[in-house]
Amino acid sequence: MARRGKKQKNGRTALGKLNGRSAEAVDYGPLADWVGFNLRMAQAAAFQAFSRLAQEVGTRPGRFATLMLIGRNPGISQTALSRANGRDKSSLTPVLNDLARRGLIRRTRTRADQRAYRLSLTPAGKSLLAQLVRCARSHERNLDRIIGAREQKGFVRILKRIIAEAG
Amino acid sequence: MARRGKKQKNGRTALGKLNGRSAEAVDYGPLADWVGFNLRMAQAAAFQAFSRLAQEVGTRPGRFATLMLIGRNPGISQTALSRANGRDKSSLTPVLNDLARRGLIRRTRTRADQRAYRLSLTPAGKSLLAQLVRCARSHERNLDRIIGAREQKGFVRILKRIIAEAG
DNA sequence: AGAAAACAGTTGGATATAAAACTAATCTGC
DNA sequence: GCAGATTAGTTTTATATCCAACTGTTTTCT
Repeated sequence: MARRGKKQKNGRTALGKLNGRSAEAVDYGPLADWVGFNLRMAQAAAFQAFSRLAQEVGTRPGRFATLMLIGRNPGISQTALSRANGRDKSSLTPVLNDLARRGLIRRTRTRADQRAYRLSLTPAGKSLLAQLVRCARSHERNLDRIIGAREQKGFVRILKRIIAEAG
Repeated sequence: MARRGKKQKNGRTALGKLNGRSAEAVDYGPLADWVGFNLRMAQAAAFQAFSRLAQEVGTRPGRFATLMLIGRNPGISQTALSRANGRDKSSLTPVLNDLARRGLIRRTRTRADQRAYRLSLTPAGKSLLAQLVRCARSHERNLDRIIGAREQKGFVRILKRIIAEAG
């Protein structure tokens, strides 16, 4: 996951050369300090770390959020779920098909609105969610350790501001 | 981008009900304060914001980092580039094919190592990169405004710790 | 030198995602 | 009450991404 040497003033790493460079001697230029790039890299790193933990249970971070949101909001519609999850509703169709096929969620039609599904977890889904919550707690402990208890709160607060204002 | 009401102690939003919920009244449960989830949502929000800016120029955030890294490190190999960019080398093949087809990068073979390409920007690539840097600067100014000048440095420092330690 | 290991890049199979076009149901305004 | 707009979900098309398997090249070890 792209570790780098200490950056110097101009963004060139200590060992950077024009060629014959090794993997550890890449010049990131202005990327080195840009929020967007570091956000992307950090998200990918955290995602991978969680994937490792969750793969014993057999799921990925995206699925986890989906299950959690359904579990917390039984009867939620696919569209509301997609908004809460920050992704397009069309992305959800195959995911929910798969979760339903595996017996983890239920999709019931309402007489009130014949268009919408009401989503809920089956007992199997609840049990998988519980396992994933345990994984996620361990993952969070690890992230909290990296961030540092003192800075953790402020860090999350900034993330939330970005979520609210950048979208 | 999934705005939410103020969360209460248990993670339930002020308006959350068992059904008839609106899009704005979703219970995020423990997700609400987990770093991983907020990191993913914030990254998606920043990504979308940059996409909007960059689409006039006709590129996406991933392409931008690729061009920047090639521009800063002429002669870099695909594998080194993929590591610097935090992606698998196989993801790069179609991207570089496309960039080459569009005349933005050059791939030259070396006699020293017949396996590796040496990547570099064409003049057109340099010019596109310059335009993208202008977009990115404006995007960064916006993010810095959201984060707040006082907290910006610490925020990026934490992201870098996550990149280094969570992968 | 020769065999085995490591490496650069590509390919193929899988998942995740978005955007736009589409179908069917519901709501709105008159 | 009906025409037009809106909404819920799916389908289609296009990217981006990973991983594992593969091809050809280079390096390493003996």
